Amino acid sequence: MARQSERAAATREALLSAARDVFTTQGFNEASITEVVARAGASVGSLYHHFGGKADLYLALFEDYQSRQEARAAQAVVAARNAGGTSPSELFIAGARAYLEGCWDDRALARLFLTGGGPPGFELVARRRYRDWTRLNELLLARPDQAADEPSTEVVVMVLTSVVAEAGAEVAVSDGAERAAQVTDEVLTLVRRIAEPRP
Amino acid sequence: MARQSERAAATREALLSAARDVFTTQGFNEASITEVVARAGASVGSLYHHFGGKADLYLALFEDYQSRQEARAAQAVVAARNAGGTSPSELFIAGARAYLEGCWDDRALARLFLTGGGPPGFELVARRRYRDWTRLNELLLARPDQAADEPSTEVVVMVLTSVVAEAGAEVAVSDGAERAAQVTDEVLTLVRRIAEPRP
DNA sequence: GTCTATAGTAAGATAGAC
DNA sequence: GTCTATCTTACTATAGAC
Repeated sequence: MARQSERAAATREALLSAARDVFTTQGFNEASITEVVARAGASVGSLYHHFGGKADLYLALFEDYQSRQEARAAQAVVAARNAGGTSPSELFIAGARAYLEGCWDDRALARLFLTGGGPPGFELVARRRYRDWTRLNELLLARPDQAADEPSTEVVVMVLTSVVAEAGAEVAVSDGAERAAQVTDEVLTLVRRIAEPRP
Repeated sequence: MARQSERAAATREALLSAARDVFTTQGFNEASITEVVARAGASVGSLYHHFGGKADLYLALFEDYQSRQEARAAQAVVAARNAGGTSPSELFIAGARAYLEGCWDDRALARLFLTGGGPPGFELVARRRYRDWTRLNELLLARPDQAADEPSTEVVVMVLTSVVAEAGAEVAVSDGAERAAQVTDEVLTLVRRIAEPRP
């Protein structure tokens, strides 16, 4: 029985991997499941057995990518804290750096999802994730001692989150690792400037 | 003959207007041209006569929106200059404010285009526009007297452009005009903080 | 320029054998 | 679990009358 489930897992993986290739090169709408199963060396029936269909296959890819990024970032924040990091902006930047490195490593998928154009309803899913992320950042960056003439924490967090998100998009389309690293470093410098109120 | 071309222009307008409604509520892929012509009180034949087809209709909408936004922003920059504005960041912010106000006024279309998912190849068109905009901002914000430890102008401009773009998306989904104005004001405060190097 | 009717096509999904 | 063959549907795009 282990044989059978091994085989099934292999098919599943092959389908996911093929889907990654096809979706990232063609985009969701232009891709066809026929091409996916061809590249996976599998069949339409298999695809519908393992995933519900084209849209669910795409979502599975998205979930994988998201958990990878979340894990990376969370781990980096914990590491920074253990290393003695205390200031909110410091921890935020550690997480952001991990995220941006993830964008580079996973650039094909990052480009796919950051580019827009998934199945109907995907926009909502992505939006929800983005909201969660922003909320998390709000907790991380909470500033009780806020001056009256400063912009609201809410908007600061919104801007910071979007800067990092956009930087991720830029990193994901970079020509090479050096350029990606440069963008990462400089963006994080600006992030610090935004996050830390002027003295 | 004026009669005929008037009538034709009216059809064209009706089609564009209907397309705006349908595309903004359903998205490009989900929308069907049948619904567009129905709402326009026109026919498929007419649509194909005036525009090449579904994709070109969408592009026409995009071009309209873009020129409106460009005109607004350019005009605001000129006005600021005439009013005695000199510093680059000041001019940039004037343009950005006009852009953000445009995002609110035209929020349905703004949402459509900022959300992603047009016809095949649209991504490239949008990307090109975005690049042009970034270049324009580079000219506007050129800083010859740049300190060595500052982030490169290129990345500063990239971040500023993306912050304004993202703010546009946020404004376009705002609940009301007050919220939109709040986001605009606070984002521009942060933009100033990013654009003006620390003393 | 505008319309109706129709063609063409592509693709996602299902049924049922193995 | 995996496969092949088929179905069905929905839509864009065209042809040709008015």
